[in-house]
Amino acid sequence: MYRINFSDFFTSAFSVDCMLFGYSQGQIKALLIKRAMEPYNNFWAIPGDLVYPDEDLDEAANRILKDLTGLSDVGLHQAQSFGHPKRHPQGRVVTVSYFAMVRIEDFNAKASSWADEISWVPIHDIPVLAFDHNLIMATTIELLKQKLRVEPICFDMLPDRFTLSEFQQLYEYAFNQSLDKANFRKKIKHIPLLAHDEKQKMVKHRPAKLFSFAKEDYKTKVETIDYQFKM
Amino acid sequence: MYRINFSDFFTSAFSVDCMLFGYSQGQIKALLIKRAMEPYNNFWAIPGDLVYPDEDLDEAANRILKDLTGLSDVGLHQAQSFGHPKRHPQGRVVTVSYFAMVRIEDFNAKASSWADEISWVPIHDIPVLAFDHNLIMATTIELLKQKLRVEPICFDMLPDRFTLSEFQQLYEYAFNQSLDKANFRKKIKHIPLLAHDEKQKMVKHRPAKLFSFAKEDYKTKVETIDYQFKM
DNA sequence: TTTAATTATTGTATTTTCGACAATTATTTA
DNA sequence: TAAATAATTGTCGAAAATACAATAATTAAA
Repeated sequence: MYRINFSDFFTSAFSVDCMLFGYSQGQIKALLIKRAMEPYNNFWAIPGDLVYPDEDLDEAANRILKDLTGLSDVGLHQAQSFGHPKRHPQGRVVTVSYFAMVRIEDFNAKASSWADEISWVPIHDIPVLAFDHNLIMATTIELLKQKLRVEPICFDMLPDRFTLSEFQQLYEYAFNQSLDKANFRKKIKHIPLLAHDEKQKMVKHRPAKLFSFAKEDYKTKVETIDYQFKM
Repeated sequence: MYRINFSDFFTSAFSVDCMLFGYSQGQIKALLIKRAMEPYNNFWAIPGDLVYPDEDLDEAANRILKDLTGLSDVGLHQAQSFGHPKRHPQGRVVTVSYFAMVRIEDFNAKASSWADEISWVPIHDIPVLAFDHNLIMATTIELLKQKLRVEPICFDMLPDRFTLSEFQQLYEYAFNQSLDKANFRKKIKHIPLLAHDEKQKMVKHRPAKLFSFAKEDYKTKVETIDYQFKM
C-alpha cells in the first residue's frame, strides 16, 4: 500500500447533477440543457454545478433546482454518485446525482438564465450526452422506476387534477407495457384519491372525472396502519 | 450568485465508507471498528478510507473490503453520499457509503491489520459512532432492508447451507415481525433452492433439512421469464 | 422402552387479490 | 339521431395470502 501525503487528497471537487422529470403528452420526460462552453460545448447535458465549499449536497441540489426552475420546496431524491477518475477532463470531479419530479407546465417560461437552450426529452429517447451523463441518466431512470413502484411520487409530475387514464398511462410509459383499465382501477383502490365533481373538458368523447392525490390522507394512512404503497 | 475561482473548488477529499453486514445467532450484524487515532479516538466507526486520486469509487470500496476481510468478488452496493461541510473536522470530506453482505464465519480470524478492535454489532443495537456515522448507518440499514425485499441478497449472509427456519428468522429480524412458518414456505416457493440430503446435526429436536440458494437457476429464471423477486 | 418436549414439515379451508374480458354509460361529431 | 370514442363498472375463474390444524422426526427425561 503506497503512502501519500494527507494534503494530497484534498485536490478534488464535487458536483451535483440534478435531473428533472416531468410528464406531458403521455411521456415521462427529462430536462436537458445544451452546454454553451467547453468541454463538451454544444452537447446536451444534465443540469448540474460544482458544490460550493460551504454547501451541503442537498443544498447544492436545491440551489440548482431553484436557478433552473424557480421552484423550491420540491422533493429531491438522491440517486447515485459517480467518480471515475477520468470522468471530467479538467480534474477529479465526483458527482452526486439527484432527481426531482415537477409539473412541466408550472414554469415553462423561466429556465432561461441557465443555458441557451433547454429541452424536455422523453426518457426513452435520450440522445448522446456530455461527460458520462448517459450512464448517470440511465442509472437514475432505473432508480426513478424503482421508486415509482414503492412511493407515490408520480403525483408530483401529474397535473394537480388528473384523470385515472392519465395516471395509468404514466405507468404504462414508465414500464413500457400496457395495462388493463379495469384492473388498474382495482389496484389503485387503496391510494387515497379525492374525486372532484369537475370533469374533463374539450374532449370528443365521454369526459373523465378528475381526481387529485390526497396527500394528507396518504400520510395518515401510512402512519396509522402498516401500509406500503405498491404498484 | 457569488463567483469564486475554479481552482478554489479543488480542495476537497472523498472517502468511502464500507459497511459489512453478516448474520449470526438470529441477528443481522454490522461490522464496526474501534478508531485508534484522532479525531474520534476510541469511538466505534464504520470502516472507511479516503479515495486515492486515481481510484474509482467502487475500486476504493473493494480495496477497503479486501484490506478488512481478505475477501474480493463480493457484491458491493452503493448506498448514499453524505457531504455536510462540517462532517469531518479536518477538512471537506464527502463520503460515499457502500455495503456488502458476508458470511461472518468466512474470515473471523483476519481483519486484524486494520484497527485494534473490531466487533459485529446487531443492527438494532448500534452504539454512538464517530463523525456522522450514525446517520450513515441508519440510512444504509434502511436501504439494506429495501433491497432485501426485492433482491435475493440475503443468501450472501446465510451459511452456504441453511435451514428454512434460519432463512425465515433473518427476515423476521430485519423487519422485526414474526411470520407464519407455513405461509413463509409457500411464499418462497418461487425462489430456486437446492434441497440437500444432509440434515441439521446436534440439535435436540427434529433436524431440519439443509438448503442452498440456486444462484444459476435464479439468474436463468430472471432472464427467461419476467420474474421479480419479492418478499 | 416409553413418553414428553420441541421443532420441522405438510395440509386445509377461507379470504383477498389478480387477470382477462364483457357490459354499460356519457359525451361529441357527423 | 346514430356512430364513434373512451370512461366506468361488473363477472368469473385462477392465484396468492392468511389463519390455523395435523403430522413427522428427533432428543431427553421418566
